[in-house]
Amino acid sequence: MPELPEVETIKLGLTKLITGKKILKIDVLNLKSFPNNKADVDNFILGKEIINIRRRAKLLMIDLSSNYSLLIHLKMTGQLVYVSDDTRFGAGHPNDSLINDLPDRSTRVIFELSRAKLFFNDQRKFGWIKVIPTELLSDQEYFSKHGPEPLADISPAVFKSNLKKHPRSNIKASLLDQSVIAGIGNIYADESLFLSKIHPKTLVKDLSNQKINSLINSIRQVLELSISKGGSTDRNYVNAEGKKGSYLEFANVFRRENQSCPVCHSTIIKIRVAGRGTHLCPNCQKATMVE
DNA sequence: CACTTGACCTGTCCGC
DNA sequence: TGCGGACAGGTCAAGT
Repeated sequence: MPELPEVETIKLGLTKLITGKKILKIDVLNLKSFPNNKADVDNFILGKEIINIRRRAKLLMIDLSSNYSLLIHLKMTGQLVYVSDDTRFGAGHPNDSLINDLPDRSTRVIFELSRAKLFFNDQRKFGWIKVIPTELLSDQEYFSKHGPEPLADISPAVFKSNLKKHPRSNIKASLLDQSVIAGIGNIYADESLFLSKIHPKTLVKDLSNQKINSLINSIRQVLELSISKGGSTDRNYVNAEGKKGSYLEFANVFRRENQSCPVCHSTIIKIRVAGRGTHLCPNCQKATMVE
């Protein structure tokens, strides 16, 4: 599930909610979700203060006062939901919601903070939380295989040269390749390609410089809009307060097969590209590019 | 080598 | 209603 805008939204929420708090206790309900040894947890996590929360690509980092960090990947269905003792309501309360029902059957790890809990929920169990020394989580170390951040100033030149390393790959697969550009997943790949009028199966070598420049702008536009809407909720995603994101109301093609294209009113189709469900307007995004 | 497919899991939806 | 199969936002290893 979570792509860059969703992870960024969670980061912003957690920063506000848990910075300065101490981790008092950890309940691991599914070992695969928290594959760490007891000594590391006892020595570097328990009793330590949360001093900073960061995001790189789709990964989240919670830095602690011990100079260790929790590195988190939410994969498809991961959630990090904060519930303060003060925000729980009685059954039937008008603000009664998801947060009242936690833990539930998808809860994998529970972090106990002072007067609050942080729930790591993950229906499909693909996600994980690892204990890592903070100094290893620099771009040089841990993220050497990741491409540039789309919203950082340096991205266009690096993005272009990374793209050209896989000239015979189709552009959709390249956008999903985290070593080319970081943080894009299926939703934002489809939406960016639509805005730039590029067919997802177009080979990278067949893209003009002009199209690549346009694509960079589209990626930024789409990601910024989504962050401003709190991300996309297709099924599972919620932010740190258990609330859904509304970006999909503004999406042009994603999950809109059989609806009409907002630009030309042709019928939007869904095909399979790079093994993934892919949405496009067959009229705006021609299979054969004519520059 | 470069690129594509299957596996990891659970849940839901659709067609018979 | 029941049941099998396809599919779901990510990422690797294995396969072609």
